Amino acid sequence: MARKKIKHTQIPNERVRKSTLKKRLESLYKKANELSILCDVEMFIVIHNPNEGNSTLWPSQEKAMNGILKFLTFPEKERLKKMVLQEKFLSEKVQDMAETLLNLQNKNDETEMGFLMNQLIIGKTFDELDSGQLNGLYHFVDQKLKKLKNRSDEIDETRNSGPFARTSIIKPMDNMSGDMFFSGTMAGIQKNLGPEPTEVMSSFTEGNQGGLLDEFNQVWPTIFSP
Amino acid sequence: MARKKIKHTQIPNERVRKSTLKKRLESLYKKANELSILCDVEMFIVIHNPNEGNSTLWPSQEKAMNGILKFLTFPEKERLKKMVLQEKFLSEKVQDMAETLLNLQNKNDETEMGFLMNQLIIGKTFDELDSGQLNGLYHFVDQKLKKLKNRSDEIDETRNSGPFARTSIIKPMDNMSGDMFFSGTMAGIQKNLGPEPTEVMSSFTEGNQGGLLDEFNQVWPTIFSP
DNA sequence: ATCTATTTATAATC
DNA sequence: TGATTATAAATAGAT
Repeated sequence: MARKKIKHTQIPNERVRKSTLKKRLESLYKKANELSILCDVEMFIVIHNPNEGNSTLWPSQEKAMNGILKFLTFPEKERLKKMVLQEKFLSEKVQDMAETLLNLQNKNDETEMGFLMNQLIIGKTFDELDSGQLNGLYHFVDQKLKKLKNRSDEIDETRNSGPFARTSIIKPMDNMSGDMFFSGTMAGIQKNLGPEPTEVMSSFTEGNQGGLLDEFNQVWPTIFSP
Repeated sequence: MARKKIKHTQIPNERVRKSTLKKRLESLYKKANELSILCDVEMFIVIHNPNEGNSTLWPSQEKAMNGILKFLTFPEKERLKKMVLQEKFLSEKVQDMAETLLNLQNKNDETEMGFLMNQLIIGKTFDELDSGQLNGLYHFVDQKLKKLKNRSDEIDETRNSGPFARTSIIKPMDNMSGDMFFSGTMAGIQKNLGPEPTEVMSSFTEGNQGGLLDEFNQVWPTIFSP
C-alpha cells in the first residue's frame, strides 16, 4: 500500500528490507493491540529474525512466557497417568519416573520452589538438539529465583532456616481466563492470507464422562481450520 | 479504516465484535505472512479468545509447538547443574531429582521415546493451577505417539520386541535456524503501537568463557526495547 | 526520519 | 453469513 505495489518475494536490498521490517512490525503491533482491545482477546506474537540474530516477543516476555508455560501443562494428573498405562506406549521405567515426579510434585504443591523445580526438570530432561540456541527459560528461571529470593528475604526470614519456606509464597503463574490450546491440521494458503491458523474448541465447554479414549475425544472434539 | 473512525474500546455488540475479529484476524495473518516473506523472518501468533472459549495458533500448531519446545530447552546440562549447585537456591532433593532425570535422559538420548518421556514428565511436574484449560501438549504427545507407532511398525519390527527401539527413529524437533529467545522488560504504550515488544541479541553472536555468572551475563548481554 | 501518492484495510451498510 | 463501498490507515519510494 504505497507508491507502488510490491512483489511477494524477499526484499533483496538489506537496507530496504530492514526498514520495511521495522515499519511493518510497528503496524502489526498496532493492529494486534487494537484487535485485542476491540474484540477482547489476548494475543502474543513471536518474531524470529535469523539475519539479525535476534527474536522479538510481543507484547512482552513475561506475558508470553506465562502463556507458553500454561501451554505445556496438563489438565489432570490422573487422566494422563491412566492414558499412559492403558495405551502401553511407554516403558515401565518411564511410568515409574513419572509417578515419582508426581509424588515429588505433590509434596511441593503450591510452592514457588515446586514451580522452579519443574522449570529445572524441564530444562534437564529436554533433548538438547538445539543446544546453544535456548537461553530463554534459563533467564526466566533466573529472574524467578531472584524475585523469590527478594520476597522471601523480606517476608519470611524467621519461619525457616533457608530462604525457601514450604508455604506458598507466590503463585507460580497468573490466571488467564479462557486459555486453551492448540490442535488441528496444517493447511495451505487460502486467498492471500498465508497459512491457515489451527483452532480448537475449549475443553471446558465440553463434558467428560466416557472411557479414556472417549475422554480424549471429548477433550478434543472439534478440530477445524476456519 | 472505513466509513468511520472507531473508538479504541471493546466493541459492545457481540455480533459486530465477532465479525470484526474475523475480518481483522484475516488481515493480521495476511500482514504477518507478507512480512515473513518480504523481510525473511519467522513468526507465530497466538490468540486467546476467552469469550468464545478457544484459542488460535498461526501459522500452525506444529510450527508453534516446535518453537515453544525449543523455547523451554536449556543450552547445557552441566551449566545448569552447576548454577543450581552454586546458587544454592534449591533443595538437595530437587537437585537429586534433576540428576536422576539427567541420567534417565542420557540413557534415552536421541530416542523418540526419550522425547516423549520428557513431554510426559513435563506434563506431570508442572503445577496445575490452570487445570482444565490445558490439553494442547496432551494432544501433541498423542500425535507423536501415533506417528512413532506407525513409523516403528513399518521400519523396525524385528530389531526389538516392542515397537519402540532404543535407536533414534525420528528427530524430536525440527531445526529452525536463528532461533533465540526472550528477555527484557515490559514497557508502556508508545505512540499508538500498544505495548513495546521485548527483544534480545542472539546468544550465538557472543562468546562465552567466564565463570558461571559471567557466562550468564554474556549469554544475555543486551536487553533493550527498541 | 519524514513526506505523499497509492494501495490496503475495513466500518457501515445492504 | 457474504458482498459492497466510502473512507481511514498503511506504506513504497523518494527526500
